[in-house]
Amino acid sequence: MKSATKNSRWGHIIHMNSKFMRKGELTRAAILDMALTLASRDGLEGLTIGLLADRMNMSKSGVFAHFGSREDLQSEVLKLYHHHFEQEVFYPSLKDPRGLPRLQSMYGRWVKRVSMEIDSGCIYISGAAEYDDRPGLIREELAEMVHIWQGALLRSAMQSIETGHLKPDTDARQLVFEMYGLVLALHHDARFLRVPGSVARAQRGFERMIERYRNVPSA
Amino acid sequence: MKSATKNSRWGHIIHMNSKFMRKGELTRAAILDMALTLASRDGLEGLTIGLLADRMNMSKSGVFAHFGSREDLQSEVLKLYHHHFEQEVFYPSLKDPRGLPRLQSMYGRWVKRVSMEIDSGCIYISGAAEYDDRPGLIREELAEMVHIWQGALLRSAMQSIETGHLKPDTDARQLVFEMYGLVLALHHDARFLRVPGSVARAQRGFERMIERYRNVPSA
DNA sequence: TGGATAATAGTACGAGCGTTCGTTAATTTA
DNA sequence: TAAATTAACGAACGCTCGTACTATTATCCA
Repeated sequence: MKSATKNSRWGHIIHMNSKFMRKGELTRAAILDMALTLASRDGLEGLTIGLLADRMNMSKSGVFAHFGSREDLQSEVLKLYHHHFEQEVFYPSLKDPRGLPRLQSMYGRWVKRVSMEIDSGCIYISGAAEYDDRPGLIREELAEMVHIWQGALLRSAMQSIETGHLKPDTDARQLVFEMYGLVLALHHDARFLRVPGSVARAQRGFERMIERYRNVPSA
Repeated sequence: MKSATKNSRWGHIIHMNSKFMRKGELTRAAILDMALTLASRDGLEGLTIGLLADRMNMSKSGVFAHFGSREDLQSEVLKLYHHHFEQEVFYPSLKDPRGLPRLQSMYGRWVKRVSMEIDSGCIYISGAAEYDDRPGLIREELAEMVHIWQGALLRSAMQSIETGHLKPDTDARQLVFEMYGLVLALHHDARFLRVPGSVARAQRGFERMIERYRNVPSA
């Protein structure tokens, strides 16, 4: 069983077949997996090589040798997260019909992922808070990924207008803004305040919002 | 001119009259002010005594002596922020009439404050991301403050229903959830992505949301 | 299987962290 | 003004961080 996936944006190729991987590559992949877990909990900035080495039962230098620097490690973790996000949220939604169904599918999978991340956190969201005043490579890469995702949402929203599912005068950017806000509120209430039922609130909010933008053909 | 304000929740009294303050208290207040500035930019967790001392042109130990520990310092900064927030957002809104006008006033002042904080950040929001997986005193205090603020919003929303400004079947908690989402989206887009016009989006989103909940008396 | 190469461990360094302590300088009080 | 109290400093502690080296294994390929 061979699985090779190409990350189109960054051109990385993620192989996951141990038979054709040298030991180093395998270890590196395992380290990145653990690093993603840790970064999801403590944030990219809270990710330390020492703790990572501990969790991997390796020496600090052994872990470090796989990456040129800590920033490189953070960058790789970010790309891995992006990859997962694309695989679990974006690509599956492309199977749904253009327009509102696809937009709803994207939102649904997004909420599902964020709500499953209640105990681990969404790096797009926690990263936005961490890097809003911290210039550098990571901030730029993160901002680009969020931009890509918002662009995908925007495209789907505009298609929903074209297909006539939403009112012709709908402000698609405004819709995406409000959509993003609902997920941020979900992340906030569920993860920080630990309020139960936040997922239902996010879903209900989306339905109400769409109801406002929906095209109701005059009878 | 004497100004003494009592912070009812934590029982602290903040005096700001240098004539009746001993030098130490004055320095301490100045340190806290600077600490609030730094924490607004780098987060409460990013606040270090070394940098703070630098900015104050003081020694680390000189700064440290005013607080028993770093956690104490963070706690005091948090209380100071809460105080400012109450003074600038909550209390002035109490002058507006109960119901929707007051709710709108609260939202307006909140947005205004967050948008003015674009270069410095809202500690309630950045703190939520920092402490969602970091147990301890600061997390508890922060969560309580956010809870208080959401409670105030909720009360005002319920009053808006009682006064007949909003539909009787309005889910006030849902309304507060969506409101909070709009401000989170504002914070995200304006501060992290640096998208211009985010304030207008947040205001427009609120108006559209209220429109949905507004009570339209049947003619 | 042997030699080249890759992977990991070990050690050390300099910087920054919060914190403690003893001392001096400044301020308040009597 | 003298004594008592407070404020601030400077040095050092133990710790953790990322990173740079060297040495020792383990793995791969001819």
